[in-house]
This record gives sequence, structure tokens and C-alpha cells, in this order.
Amino acid sequence: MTADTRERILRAAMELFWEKGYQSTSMADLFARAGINSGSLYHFFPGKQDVLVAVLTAYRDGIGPMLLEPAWAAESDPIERVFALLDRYRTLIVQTDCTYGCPIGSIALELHEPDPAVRELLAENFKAWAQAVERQLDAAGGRLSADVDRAALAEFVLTTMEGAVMLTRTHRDVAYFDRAIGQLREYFGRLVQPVQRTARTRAAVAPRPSRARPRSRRRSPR
Amino acid sequence: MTADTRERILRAAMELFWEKGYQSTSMADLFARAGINSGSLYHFFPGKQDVLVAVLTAYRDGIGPMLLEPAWAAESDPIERVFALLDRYRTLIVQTDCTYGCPIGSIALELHEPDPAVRELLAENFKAWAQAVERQLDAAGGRLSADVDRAALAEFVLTTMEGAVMLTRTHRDVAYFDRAIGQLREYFGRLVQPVQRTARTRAAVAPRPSRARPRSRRRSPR
DNA sequence: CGTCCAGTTGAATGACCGTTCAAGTCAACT
DNA sequence: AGTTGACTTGAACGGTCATTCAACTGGACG
Repeated sequence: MTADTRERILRAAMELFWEKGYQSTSMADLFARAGINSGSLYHFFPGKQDVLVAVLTAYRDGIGPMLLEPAWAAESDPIERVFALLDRYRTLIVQTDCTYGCPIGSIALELHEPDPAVRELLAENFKAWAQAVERQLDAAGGRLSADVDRAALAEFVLTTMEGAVMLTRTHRDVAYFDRAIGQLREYFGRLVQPVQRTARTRAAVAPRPSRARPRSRRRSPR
Repeated sequence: MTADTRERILRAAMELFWEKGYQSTSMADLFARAGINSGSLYHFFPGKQDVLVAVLTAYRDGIGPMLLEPAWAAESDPIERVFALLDRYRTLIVQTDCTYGCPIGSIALELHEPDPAVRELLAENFKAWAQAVERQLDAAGGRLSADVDRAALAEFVLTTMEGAVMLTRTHRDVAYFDRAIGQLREYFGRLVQPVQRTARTRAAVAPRPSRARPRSRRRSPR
């Protein structure tokens, strides 16, 4: 009632595409979730794909205020901020019982021959994410040795996150996510001061035990 | 004619699920590609999902003879074999103009609430892949320092590959794959002899320039 | 009050979906 | 020659899909 119809449609679409994917979400699903009739939706959007475009645009524009800033509020250390961001995904995964993952990644793999506009928006989402991580790596300054390619490393964080989410969802077990992030931490730990490392600098960046990470390798206690 | 009908269906399904995904492949597509009528398919399979189960079973059973052994035939060094395997995926990606990826990964993300049988087969495919890599890491013996968790590292190789394929397909640019594998190589290079490393051992495992990797970071020359 | 029009209603549409099945073919066996 | 049964044919079925549209609502404006 209070909410603008177009916005209700957008919110419903974001939820449903995340829950069931784009293709598996029917227009009837959308009408029901948004509490509208078909005509209302088609008054605002020419078709289903245009809803997707609007959703991906909203995601792209919301990455900063909705995802990054909350993730970084609690941490000031740039490298720990990156892992805090990853931990936000972990929280979402756990909250949804390992059934939902990254909404962008799901759609990216779901559409095999996407419309150019859609593909470009998917790419922009990934780029915005990676560039935000890259900015944190830049902020880490000398902590990362000079020969580290910040952009490639930031992209690698995204690659790891997306792969980890896929394995986690498939196995329905967060332990896969935790092990992947653990390996990424291990990598980061070794990217700092590779030649001469003192006890001080190692302690500052080495993988530190985060809460409740299961010790067993192949299976989490469930 | 010569081929068994069931096998023709299976081959057609593997092709189509790889090309268009599971959900986007219609039964009519399957009939046409296999050159049969609907009744014939339903004589061998109760329904569409059972075709998927058969496909995933075939993938699982074919990982060794169809994927790993060819990839490892040319390489004897265990660690280089892992990267040779990754390079096979690279070849497939390039051959399909960055439109197809890992068939298992696509299906894994496409199905949001898969039948338990399907999910189990997806998991088995991932496990078989990671365990094969793990066996190579084991074969590397002392080359990897003792405190490296072989299983977790092998799983991380899979995570990286799947994430890399996703970014590559989205951007339609192999450079994303190459950069991800480059980071993985960097990681591997630093996992060998972390305390004392001689010029000999470093040269043996350090990232080596593989053919035709573009120098520019963000964009491949296309 | 009359006009207008952005926004809404919800039944209808045609295309396509996975699946069914009665009828047919043909090689193998008695 | 007759019977069986695995395999094939292809039209047909009911359901769901995205989309359409003529009719309706209600506030804004002159």
C-alpha cells in the first residue's frame, strides 16, 4: 500500500530470483509475491527480461551502501575488511541453510546466451565487487609486497568466493566455504613480506582462527 | 543406426545440457538431437530428470578415462599435471568462444532445489575431481611442505576453476581464467619449501610463463 | 461537473512444456 | 506359421508459460 508498485515488483523479483533463480521464477510467482495483477507489472516493465535488467541494475547500485559499507563498518584493517565481506556471505549462506548463494553468480551461470544488456550488467556487478576489494588491497599499502598485482588478487577473491558458494550449495555444507576461505587466508598470509618476515608482521596478517570454524576436514558436524 | 538408442539419447543430452543448460533444454530438443520420437525416450527413461541422472552418472564414471588420463598423459610431474588439467578446461572454453563452461558447475547452480539423487551425483562429481587432484598432490610428496592440507588444497583448485569459469563466461574473455590460474600458480609457488628455498626448488615449481597469456591486466586483446 | 489519464483488474490467448498411449514394426523363439 | 515382447511411431493431452487487452478506478485539473 505505502510502497510504490514498481518498487514492490523489484523487491519481489530480487527475492524470487535469489530463491529460485530467474528461469524458475514464473510471472505468476512475481504477481503473487508483489501482490499485484499481471497488467500492473506490464505497465511498468515491457517483459520479464526487463525486470531482470532492473534487478541487476539495483544490485549494482546497491553494492556499496547495502553490502560493502555494512561489511566494513566493524573493521578498519583493509585486509580484514576483505575477509569481513566474505564472512557476510558466509552468514547469508548459513541463514538460508546452504541453499541460496550469490544471486549474481547464480544468474550468470543460469543464462547461457544472455541478452547483451543482461550480460553487461552481470559483468558490471562483478567488476564493482572486485574493484571495491582492490581498493582495500591498495589501502593495505606496503603490507602487501610491491610485486603483488592488486587487481588480479582482488579478482581472485571474487573467483574464490563464487567457487566456494557453488561447492557449498551443492554439498549443503558450509565447511566447503570455510575451507576455501581458509586457503585464501593462507595465500594472503604468504603474500606479505615474502623475503624477510619478522614475527611481528607475520602475526599481523597470518590466518587467524575465526569463530566456530569446524576442525574436521571433509565433513562439518551439521 | 549403428548406435544404441539409449546411448544416442545420452550423448544428445550431454551435449544439450552443456550447451543450453538443463532447464532450457526441452524434451523436443532432445528428440530432435537424438533423432528419435518421444516414445522411444520414454521407453528408456521415466522422465526428463532421469535423463539428467544418467548424464551425471556418465560424467562421474567418465572423469577418469575421458578427462584426467588424457590430461595427464603428456605430463609426469604431479603438480604440472594439475595445471595441465586446468589447461584442458581452458582449451574447451576457448573452443566454445567462452560461452560454455563446466557442465557440472552450470547444473549445480541452475538447480536451486534439486532432487536428492541429482544433488548427490553433483557432489560425487565434484568429489571425484578433487580427489583426483589430491592424489597428484600426494604424489608431489615432499615438494609440498608437510603442513599443507592436501585435501583442502585440492578442493581449492576446484573452487578456483569453477569460479574462474564463471567469470570467464560472464565476461566472454579468457583473460579472467588466465588470471585466476595465474594466482593459483602463485599460491602453489609459495607453498613449496616455505622456510628454506634454494634456487633449484624455486625454479622447479615457481609460476612459469605458459603460452600466450596476455600481458594486459583487465582486457584481453580479443 | 466533465475530462483525462496513470494505474489497475483479471480473464483470455496462443505457444510450448513434459508426458501419455494406442497402434505399429520387426527380429527371435516355439 | 504363430506368438511374443522389446522397441518405435507420432498424434494428442492437460498444464503452465509469458503476454495481451478491453474494461474499470480514482485522483488531478480546468
